[in-house]
Amino acid sequence: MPELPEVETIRRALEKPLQGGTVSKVELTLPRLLLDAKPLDMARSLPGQTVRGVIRRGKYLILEFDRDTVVFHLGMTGQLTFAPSDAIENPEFHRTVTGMQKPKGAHPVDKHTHLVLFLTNGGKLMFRDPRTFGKILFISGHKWADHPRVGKLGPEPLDLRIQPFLKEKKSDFSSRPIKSLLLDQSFLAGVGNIYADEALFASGIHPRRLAKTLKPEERNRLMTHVKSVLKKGIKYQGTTFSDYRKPDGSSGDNYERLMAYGRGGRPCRRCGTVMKKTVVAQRGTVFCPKCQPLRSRQ
DNA sequence: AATTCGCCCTGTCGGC
DNA sequence: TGCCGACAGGGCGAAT
Repeated sequence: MPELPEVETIRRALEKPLQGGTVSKVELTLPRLLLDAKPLDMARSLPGQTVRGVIRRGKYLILEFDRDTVVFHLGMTGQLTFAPSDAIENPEFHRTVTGMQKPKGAHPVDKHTHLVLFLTNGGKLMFRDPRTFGKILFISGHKWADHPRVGKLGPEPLDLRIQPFLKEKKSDFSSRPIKSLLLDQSFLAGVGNIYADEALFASGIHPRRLAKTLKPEERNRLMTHVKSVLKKGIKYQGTTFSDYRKPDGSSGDNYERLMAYGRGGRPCRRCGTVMKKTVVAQRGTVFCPKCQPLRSRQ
């Protein structure tokens, strides 16, 4: 699922092709994905407006136009792809699997393609989402930070100064499992199921540990590793195991580098113990019972 | 007030 | 081979 590293990878890839591009036409074929605006408002307002900023906040991708803003949340299976004007349609575009080469051409507009922004230079930005958990916000003006969905997000993990953060959020370390806290977007913006498991593994902390029982040193270690696993995800351009794609259709390279997520039943890459899969906070959760004991050993 | 649960949705996979 | 249930899960609103 697209988390901070995936959305940041998409943002970086879209910045060059979209910046300065002007919308000529809007096609929204699944209107229920659009929140807080009428499809006609967006379709009428956007044409003629030029992209002025491509921004990420948590898992949200934000396009600032001259007068309005379009915000995407990719949900579980959302894809944002860009087809330049000279792209030739490739029917195999979506059949690529992890590890395969970048698909050539552009993806066809299929039944899962819900929004196409046509640009005057012939380029196309397409939003595709098989499971339709994604969301599109159309906001008049640039005050997207005030939107209720964006406004309640916690801080950006990569901008964090950890000590002040831990002091400010001390009361958030309550009786809930630490994994549940990491997934809470109002605590910290952008961590999802993959990187929560990765950060907990890197920290040697059991996902079911109650947040308030973490010692100061463990809290510090965990936040440090949250940042490092996110940076690693960005470095390798995101984790593809099913739907996530970069805007050119190619896969991210981080999946094979994961230490925990997707490794249930397989040997721990650190100690060889069989990794356990369980459910925490209603999410599939993988951890190493030896490297991440529920109670400290001494 | 804090926390958990149920729901939305559809492609894929394992079992029979 | 084909059918079917289970599963994947982000985030919101309802229930506890």
